[in-house]
Order: sequence, then structure tokens, then C-alpha cells
Amino acid sequence: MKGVRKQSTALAAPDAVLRALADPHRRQILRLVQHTELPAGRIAATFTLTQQAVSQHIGVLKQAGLLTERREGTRRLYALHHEALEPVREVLSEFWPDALSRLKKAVETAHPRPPKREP
Amino acid sequence: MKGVRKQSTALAAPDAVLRALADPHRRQILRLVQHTELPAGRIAATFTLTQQAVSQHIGVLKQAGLLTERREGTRRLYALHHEALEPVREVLSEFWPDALSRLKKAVETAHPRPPKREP
DNA sequence: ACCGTGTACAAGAGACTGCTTGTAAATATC
DNA sequence: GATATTTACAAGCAGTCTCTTGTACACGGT
Repeated sequence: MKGVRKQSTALAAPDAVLRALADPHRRQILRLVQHTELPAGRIAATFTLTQQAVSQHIGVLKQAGLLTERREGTRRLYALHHEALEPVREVLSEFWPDALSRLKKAVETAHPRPPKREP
Repeated sequence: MKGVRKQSTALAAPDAVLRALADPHRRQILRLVQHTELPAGRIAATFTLTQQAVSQHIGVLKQAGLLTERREGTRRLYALHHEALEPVREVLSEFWPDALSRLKKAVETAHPRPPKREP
């Protein structure tokens, strides 16, 4: 068994992540950096907002754990840190009586071992 | 509610749902009505907030489409409308396409449910 | 050292949020 | 009709959010 360790305490509360995502500008930023990392300036250039405003949005996303930052010279390169979306997945699976989450619950309460495996 | 959206544009669907969910009191309300419908008074009775404050939270959730309302005499019965979580699923699958398969993996390994703490 | 570029920090304006108290509307009961 | 119950509406206050302008800091090139 692999020890999968969660450091959820280091991650932001669900509030921070959900609120960070509840803004179209910020979702657009995440869209820009979800596949490539980008310097703040190039992100800001795609908006009609000022550079400072975009920097502040980046700050919110960073604080929610949704962005990783890498410094390269004077530039700061940002990329999506998708694992920070974990609280969103939790909220979704808690409130959506999906087939999948029902299955999960059934497995937890009934069998310690999976009945199926992939061919 | 007092903040009527007069001058700003109406909240887009993902915004309203994500913002509604970004509050612990409101998530608690959803938790209460996710399996049974409840009258507003019984919901309010579980909080230390005033009845009016809870009514306002209910209004936010209702406007986000997360609650259905059914009138029975003087009571109003609320229940979770889980399909309103669709925008959340979209956000999750856009930024973390692997999230659902990870949930499946969690099922297969019989991962125990993490403890949840809310105020 | 100087200057230009890239970026964040600082402070303030205006709108919004979440809460409170006060009140009104709708339904039920007498 | 009168009264109680249940709930939402209204207004106001303090704190927070998003944006702006102005500025400072860090690095790289000349």
C-alpha cells in the first residue's frame, strides 16, 4: 500500500478556492496557464484591466493555492496547480448524489476491497 | 435581500453557484436539506444567526438555483437542487479533467472519507 | 553606475457582503 | 374579525472586494 499523504491543512480552506474561482477574470487566468506556464506580464496583456489589477487577481489565486510561481530573472512564471481543486471535488461529491459518489459510499461502508479490476 | 443587482451585470451562472458555495453557513444549509426538505424555520433554528440572516442565505442559494422552494401553508420547504451544481462540475472538468477518474480510483482503493470541519 | 523592463506593494474610491434590528405580508386558529 | 405563527422585506452598519493611480523594488543590458 502506498502512503498517500494529504497535507490539506497547508492548502487553503474550501472558501478560498471557491471564492477565487467565482470570478470570471480569475477563471480566465487559470485557463491561460492550465497548459503552459506564463509570465505575469503576458497574462496581464490579455486583459483590459491594468497590470496591477491582474497582479492582484494572481495574488488571490496564488493564496488559494491554485497557482504555482517560478521566478526567472525579473519575470514570474505562473502555472495552474490543479490539485488545489480538491476542495471543489469534495463539495461536488458531497452534494451531488452522483452514481459515482454513491458507489464510493457503498464501497466505504460495505467492502474494504474492490470487486472489480480492469482487463 | 438588499443588494439588488442594479448597476452591475447579472451574475453569470458559474459565478453565482461558486460564490453561493463559498460560504460555510450556506454549505451547512445545503447539508441540512440534501436528503430531506425542511422549512426555513427549522433550518434557521440550527444556527446561532438570526432567522433573517438565515433567510438571506437561503435567498442567495435559491437565486443560484441550488434550492427548490415548495410552499405549504405558511411554511416554505426547501431542498437541495443538485443539478444546479452542473457549473461546478464543468469548472472542475475544465481545470482538472482527471478529478473524476481520481474519484473512481478512490473508490477502487476504498479510501476512507476525510473528516470535515465546518464552523 | 545608469537606465529600461517586469512585477509587486500601497493607498484610496466605490460597490458589495453579511449581519443586525424593525416591520410587513400571508396563512392558520380561535 | 382578532391573534399567533411563519417567513420575507427594508434599512443601516462595518468589513471586504475589485479596481484605479502612484510608487518601489529587483534584475538585465549597455
